[in-house]
Amino acid sequence: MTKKHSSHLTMSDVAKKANVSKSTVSQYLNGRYEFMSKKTRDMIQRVIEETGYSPNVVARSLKVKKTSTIGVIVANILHKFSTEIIRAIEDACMEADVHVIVCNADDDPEKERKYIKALMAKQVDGFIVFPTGDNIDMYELLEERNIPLVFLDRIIPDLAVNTVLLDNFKAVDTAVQVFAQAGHTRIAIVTMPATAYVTPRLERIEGFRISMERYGLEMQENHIIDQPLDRIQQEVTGMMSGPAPPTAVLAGNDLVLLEILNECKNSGRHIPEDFSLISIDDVSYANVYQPSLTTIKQPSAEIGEKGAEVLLQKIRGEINDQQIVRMAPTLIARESVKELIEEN
Amino acid sequence: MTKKHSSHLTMSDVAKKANVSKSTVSQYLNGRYEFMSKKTRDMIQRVIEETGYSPNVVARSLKVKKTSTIGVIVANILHKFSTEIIRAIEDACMEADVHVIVCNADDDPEKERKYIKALMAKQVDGFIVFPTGDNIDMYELLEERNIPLVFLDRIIPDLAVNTVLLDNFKAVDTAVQVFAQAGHTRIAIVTMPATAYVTPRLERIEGFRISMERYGLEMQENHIIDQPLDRIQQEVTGMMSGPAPPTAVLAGNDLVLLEILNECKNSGRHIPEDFSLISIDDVSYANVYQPSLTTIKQPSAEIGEKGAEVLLQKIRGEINDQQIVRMAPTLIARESVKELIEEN
DNA sequence: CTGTTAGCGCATTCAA
DNA sequence: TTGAATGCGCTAACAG
Repeated sequence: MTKKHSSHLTMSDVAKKANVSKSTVSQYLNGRYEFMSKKTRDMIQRVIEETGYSPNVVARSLKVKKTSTIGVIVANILHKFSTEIIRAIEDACMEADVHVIVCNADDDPEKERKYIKALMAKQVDGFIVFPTGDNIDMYELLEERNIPLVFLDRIIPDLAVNTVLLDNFKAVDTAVQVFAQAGHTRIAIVTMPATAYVTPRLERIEGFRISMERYGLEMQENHIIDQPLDRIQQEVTGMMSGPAPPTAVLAGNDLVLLEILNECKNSGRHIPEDFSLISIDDVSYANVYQPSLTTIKQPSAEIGEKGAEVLLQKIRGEINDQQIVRMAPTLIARESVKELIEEN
Repeated sequence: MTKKHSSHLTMSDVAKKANVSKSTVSQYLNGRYEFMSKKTRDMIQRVIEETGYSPNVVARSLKVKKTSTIGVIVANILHKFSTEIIRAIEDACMEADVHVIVCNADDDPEKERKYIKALMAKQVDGFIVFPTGDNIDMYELLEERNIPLVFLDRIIPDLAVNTVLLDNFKAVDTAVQVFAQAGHTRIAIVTMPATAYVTPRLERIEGFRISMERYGLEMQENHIIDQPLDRIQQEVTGMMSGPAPPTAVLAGNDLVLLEILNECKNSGRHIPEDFSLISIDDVSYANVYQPSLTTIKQPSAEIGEKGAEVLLQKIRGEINDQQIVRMAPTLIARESVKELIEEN
């Protein structure tokens, strides 16, 4: 009757049981043992162990104005890229004893907006977001209120926000180089629509132009396909049956890759006999596919880790810059690129 | 100079600006307009809009003893199964305006334990966990403190906790039935080690025995492989080169499937000529693989949705049972199962 | 219809 | 070395 329900155990209860005052318990909890007798210290510890007391983080947060929680808003949680990054963020944050609230914007600016608002109300200490780009005012609001913010994967122009992303130029360049060295001259790139703010698509296409020129290859405009997923198969079919079709194709991401492979299956095309293929994103089945697929692996874990690191530093007030960090990809050479016999 | 920094805007500030008292603003925010003049109501609304005020959820949580946040602890966030479930949980929770903190236990009981403690301190309203099984005391503690808890994917025996998982028996039975109807009699199953608490593996093997008997097929003990991932390839090779090798193989999950496909590639075996194959888990490349792969798709989204629904109901005190819900899988028939010519 | 009051559980001066 | 007092921002009676 006298014993409170254990879930409502509070600091006062512990203090009472240990015959000390609340503040002493508080000091104990925060490791300020300096001015505390060994005796009271042990006493408090014993009571805490016996009761299984643990301090109420909500109350603490209210007091110290810090929740030790960050919000992560991913564009689409179903992408392996996202989950790998989330995992890395989690790991980094666990080290720092901060929690992560993951929100899935589902590529929907409205959802993103809603989540940013909700997380602000929840007083998160900072944000990591894969920005849709359609909520500039929200991003600005965060900056204005001095809430630390880091963007991942996408750059929002004209906004001075720390950003970590793949070095898309390098990724494309690596692929083009591999193709060029294997003797290919007619190279195509297939991506999803390069709409504003979707940096990876934008940069991969831009990088493609640059790299083609660098390796002295002539680019054909119709060898750049940027279409919605459900149109990619027919576009590829069209390109392949046109004049001077490409002998090498660069798939812009894992989803595009799947469409290309589907097209092959449906049209009876074979890799690498009919065309060589490299994909950005190292898919799980890259090894077992026949032929195994040469890929450009994104450093997802590193991107997540770096992003978390930058955010945590900003939260601690250790940095104050607005760098854009580009992480290098890795080429995983397998069997989907064929050496072309020189025709001279 | 008189204007406070916007991020510190509080209810009192709003009240002051609107010439009303705090409690009136509070009422407004909680939608209790009944006893409020249209005038004050409009006034408050205007001030809120102008200032961009949003209430501090932390303070509110402290007061109402409810955080509108649940904790989700997944065994391993890298599994597609997990991310699909997380996404479904998210969606369901967003509807109910509750937030989700996702933690990745990484199949490590220690991490699981740490997360449960941390989330309890954070006063989450409930838990959804893919239990490792090694923290029974923690699960019991949650029950004891009346913190709503739902298990996903794995059953912890002797613990009366609501659980939602795949109907593993049905999944296996579907596969065996397909094989049997195609004329196969020598069928094998390959899974990861069936250690305690890992319900899917346990039930899939048990179900395999049951189904084989149901379809009048004789089971060979050496046609059950339950080994760590890195041993699966050699075990399969061994089984296939032994006497009376299976003509059909059931892969216990996506990871096992990858190992089996790798084995095929390395040993030059072909599907479905050398053996037929069905996998539990519908992988992204099922269609593009040659031949396309027949799979048993887990209802991940439904499992997540149902789990969230049950938890939210428990939180609201609407239910008080301890059901185990098994969700039915779906057969996706493709080309990796070969009809065997009758040999009579 | 609106304002006053009294905490929620904790951290933090400031005295003792 | 410890304790009493104060307030974080909000809700919820209860008065008015």
